[in-house]
Amino acid sequence: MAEYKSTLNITQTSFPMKANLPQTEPERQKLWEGFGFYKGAFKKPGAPKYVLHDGPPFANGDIHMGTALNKILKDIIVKYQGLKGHDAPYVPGWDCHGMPIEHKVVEKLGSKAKTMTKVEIRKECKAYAEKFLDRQRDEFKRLGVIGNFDNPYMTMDPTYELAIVKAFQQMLAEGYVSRRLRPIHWCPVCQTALAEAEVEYADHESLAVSVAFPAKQLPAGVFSKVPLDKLSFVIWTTTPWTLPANLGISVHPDFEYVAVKAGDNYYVVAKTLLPAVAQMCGWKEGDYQVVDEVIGQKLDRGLARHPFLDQDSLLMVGEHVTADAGTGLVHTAPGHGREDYEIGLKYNLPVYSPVDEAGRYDARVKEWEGMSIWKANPLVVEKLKSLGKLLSFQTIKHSYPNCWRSKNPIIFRATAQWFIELDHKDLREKCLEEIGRVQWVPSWGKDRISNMVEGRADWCISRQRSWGVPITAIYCKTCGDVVKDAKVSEATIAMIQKEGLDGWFQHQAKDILAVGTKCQCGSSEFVKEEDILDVWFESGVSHMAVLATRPELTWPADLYLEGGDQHRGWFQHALWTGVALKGHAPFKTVLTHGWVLDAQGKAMHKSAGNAIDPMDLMKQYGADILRLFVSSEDYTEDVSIGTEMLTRMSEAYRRIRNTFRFILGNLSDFDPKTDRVVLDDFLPIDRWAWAEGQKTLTSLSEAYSQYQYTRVFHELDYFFSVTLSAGYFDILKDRLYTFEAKGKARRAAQTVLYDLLKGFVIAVAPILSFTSEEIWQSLPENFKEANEKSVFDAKWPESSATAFDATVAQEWEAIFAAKKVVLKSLEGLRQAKTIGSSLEGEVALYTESEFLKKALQKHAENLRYYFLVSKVDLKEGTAPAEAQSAEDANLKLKIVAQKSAGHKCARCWNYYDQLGPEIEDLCYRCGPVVQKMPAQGPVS
RNA sequence: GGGCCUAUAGCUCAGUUGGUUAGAGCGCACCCCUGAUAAGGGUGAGGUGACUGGUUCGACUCCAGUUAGGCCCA
Repeated sequence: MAEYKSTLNITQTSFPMKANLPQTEPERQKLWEGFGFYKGAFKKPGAPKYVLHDGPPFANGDIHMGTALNKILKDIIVKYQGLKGHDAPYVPGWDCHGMPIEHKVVEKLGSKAKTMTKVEIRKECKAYAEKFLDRQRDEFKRLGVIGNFDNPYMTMDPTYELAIVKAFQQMLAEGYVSRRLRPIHWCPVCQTALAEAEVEYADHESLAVSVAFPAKQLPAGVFSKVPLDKLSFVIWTTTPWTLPANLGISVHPDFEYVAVKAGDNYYVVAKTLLPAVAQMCGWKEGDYQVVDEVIGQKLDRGLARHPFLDQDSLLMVGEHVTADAGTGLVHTAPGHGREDYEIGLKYNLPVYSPVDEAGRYDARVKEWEGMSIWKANPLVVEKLKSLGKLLSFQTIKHSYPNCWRSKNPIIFRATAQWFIELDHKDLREKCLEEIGRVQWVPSWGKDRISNMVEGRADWCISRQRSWGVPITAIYCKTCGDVVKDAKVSEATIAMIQKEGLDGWFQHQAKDILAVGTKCQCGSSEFVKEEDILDVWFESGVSHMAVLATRPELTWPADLYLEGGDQHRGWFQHALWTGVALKGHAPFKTVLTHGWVLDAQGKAMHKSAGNAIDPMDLMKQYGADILRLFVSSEDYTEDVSIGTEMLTRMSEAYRRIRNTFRFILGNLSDFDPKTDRVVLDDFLPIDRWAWAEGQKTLTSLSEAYSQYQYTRVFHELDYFFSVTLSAGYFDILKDRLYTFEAKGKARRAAQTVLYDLLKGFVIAVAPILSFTSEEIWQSLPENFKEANEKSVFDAKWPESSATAFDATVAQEWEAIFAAKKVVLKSLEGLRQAKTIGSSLEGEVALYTESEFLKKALQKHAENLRYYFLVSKVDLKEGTAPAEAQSAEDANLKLKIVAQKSAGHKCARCWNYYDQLGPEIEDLCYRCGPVVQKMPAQGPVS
C-alpha cells in the first residue's frame, strides 16, 4: 500500500500545544506595556462611556485571593465593555491612609516614634504605603488586569487629599458636621485614644458587685403588689468606678422580670437569672419568694434613684441586654461604654464621663476628685456597703482590654469627637430613596444595605491618629462652638492647595482665621482640630476625588463592584457622601461578590494554614487558569478554591487551547482576502456549525452583559468540547485533510474555521486574556486590520441571529440524535472486537418518524461522513429484533450495525464497495485529488 | 443574639409560573484511534435533591424549624 500521508493537508502550526503560562504570560504583559495599555491607552476616545469605579484596596501587604477575585471580575467587565465598543477607562485606586499602616510604622519605629512630629511620622507612613502599592500594582498586572496603572488614584495623593478637604468643607458648611462627646478606648497611662486594632485582651482581676438602685417611679400597673419604697433594681457590674457616671438601667424588652421579697426588701431581677442572683447575694432557698412579675418592655422609662448620689437613673429598653451573666438589668453609663452610649443616644441622656485623661475623677465627683479610678474602685464598693446598697461582692478573673503599647488596662472615656449627622436635611431618607433607584446585583443587596442605612446609629469621623487627612475645622477654645464661615473654608482650602496637608499641621488657628475673629461667646481663642478623618470618609468620597475630577470619567459611575462586606463599608459611605454632596448615589449599579473560601468551604486564615496565595498560583498555573476559575464560579455567593478545582480548570483550559490550535493549524494555507467562500457555497454541515457559532456568540454577549460568567464558562466549555471538538471538527477532518487543498469545499470549511477563530478569540479575551493575546499575535497579518495590534483593539463579533430557520435547526438536532444511536450501536461491535475505528462499520437505519426520515433523506449522501461510518442504509420496513433502539422513544429509530464489507481507501481510510478507477488503492474522491498533484510532491 | 445569604451527581453549574423516569460539561471506569498525538473519539457507572416537619392530588421548587457554612453587626 502506497504512503499517501504526504498528499494530505495535515494541520500545520507553530502555536504550541503546551501553554507554559507561568513563563509566557509576563511576555504578554510586556507587550501591553509597549502598547501603552498601562498608561490609559486602553480606551476608545469618543465612544460611549462605561465607567467602572475601582474600590481602593488597602496598600498594606500583598494581595490575597479575595483581592484577586475582585480585580479579575472588574477586569472581565472592563475588557468586555471595551471590546463591545465602549470607552471604558479603568482607573485603579489605593486606600493609603489609616491605622494599620500607622500601627505598623510606629511599631517599627519603637520608642523613637514618641520623639517624632506628626509630619515626620506621616513621611514614614507614606513610604510604607508606596512600597506596598508598588507591589500590589505588579501583582494586579500579573493577574492580567489592564488599567491606568501609571496614573492610578491614591488617597494620599495631594490632589485626592485636597478633594477630601473640599468635600469635608462642603459638608461642614451645609451643617452635616458636628462635634460632641462619645466614649472611646482610652489608655490612662499613655493618655491617648486607642483604635480597635490597638486593643489587646488579657486576663484581669476585677471587683464584681451587685448593687441595689431604689425604685423611684414606675409606669402604671407595674409591680403594683410591691410597696414602692421597699423596691430596688439590682444591677451587676465589674467596673464599680463607673457607678458615679450611672445615668440609667437597661432591660431587655422580651425578658420577664420578677420582684423578689428577700427579708424586708423587694428586688427586681430577670426571672431566668433569679437562681444565680440568689446564690450570689446569699439568699437561701425559702428565704425569698417571687411576688410579682412583668415583661421588660413595661419597665420602659421608669425611674430609679442612684445608690449614693443625688440623681435619678432612667429605665431603658434595649436588645443588647443579655441573660448569660449578671441580673438581666444593666448599669448604664453613656460616657463609659459603647452600648451605654448607643442606648443613651436614643433616650437623650448626656454623655457623662467625669474622668480626666489620666484616669482620675474630675471635679464633678466631689468625694473622690483627683483620685485614680483604679484606687477608687474599692472605695466605691465600701460606700455601697455602708449605705446597704451592696448585695454581693466578689473578685473575678476575666478577659479585659489592655493597651498594646503600655500593656495596662484601658477604659472607655468620653471625649469630643466629630460626626456626620445622618439625619440632617433628611439625609437618611434621601439615601433610602436613592437605594431604590440603584440596580443591586444580586438583588438582595438592596435589602441588606437598606437595613444598614436605616439602622446606623451615627458616623463618628474623627480618629486620634497622624496618618490621614486632618479634620480641617476650627472651634472655640472656650465654648467649643465650631467655626462655619465660608471665608475660613476658602482660606483652609487655599492653604492646603499651596502647602499640602503638612500645612495644616504646621500652622495655628490664628494663621487661618481673620485677625480679630471672635466667637459668639466672646472668646477670641480658637483651636485647630488635629484629629484625622475616618478612612471611610476618604475612600467614600472617591466619587468626588476621582469620578468628578478626572475628565475621562463620569459621575455617577456605571458600576461599583466589591465584596459583600462593602455594603457596610465603601458602598454605604459613598452613598452617604454622594447624596449629601451631590444629591444622588454615585453609582448606577452595584455588584457584589462573595468571599473566597477553601476547598471545604471554610474561611481562609493565615493562622489556619488554609490560605492560598494568588501569586503562588501564578507560578504554578498561570493567570488564565485563575481567570477561567473565576469565570466558572458563581461569584454572587462565596467561592471555594482548592487543588481539585484548579486541576479541572487546567483541563478545561487545555481543551479550549487545543481547539484554537486545531483551527490555526487548518488555516495555515488560508487567506481570508482571497480564499473566503460565500455562505451559499457552504456545505450544509458548515451552515450548521457556522450558525451554532453565531448562536453561541449571541448567547455569550448576553451572558457577559448580564455579568453571568458561569454561563459564559459553561457555554464556551460546551461549544468547544461538544459542538466543535467532538462534533463539527471530527466530521470536518476528512474534508480538511483529504479534499483538494484549494477546492471550494475545503475553503468553505476554512471559512467557517476562520469566522470561528476571529469570533471566539475575541469572545474569550475578557477571561483568557493572555491566551487570546497569544493567539492574536500568532495570527498572520492578513487575518487582522492594520490598527488591530492587540486583541483588545479588535471589535466584538457582531453575531447574526438569523443564520438559521427553526425547521433546519430541528433537522440537525434529529440527525445528531440519530448519530448518538449509531455510535451506540457501533460500540457493541467495538466491545466485541469486531471493529476498531468507526469507519470500519456500517449501519442500517429504520425509522417510523416521517420528520426524521425526511431529514435523513435530505442528507442521505453525506450521512456516512456525519456519522463517521463507511455506509448508511436508509431502510424501509420493520427493523430486525437485534436492532439498537434509540433511548429517546420519540426518535422512533432503530439501527443495525455491522462490519463493513468494503475496501479501505489507502488515503482517506473510508471504506467503499470498490476503489479506483483513477488510482487502484484510492477511492473515487481521493483518486482525482492525487492525480492532479505534482508527482510525490506534498500539497502546497 | 440580630440583619443578609447559601446548601441539586466526585467538581462546576442548569433546572421556566410546584406536574411524568432531576439535566449538562468536566472528572472517573472501560474501550477505540494513532493524519489535532504530553492530542482526538466512543460507551458507561455516579444523585435519600443538607436534615425534619407542614401545605398540596402532586414539592428540588411554597412554608416552618434544624444542621452546616459565609459576610456584616452585636
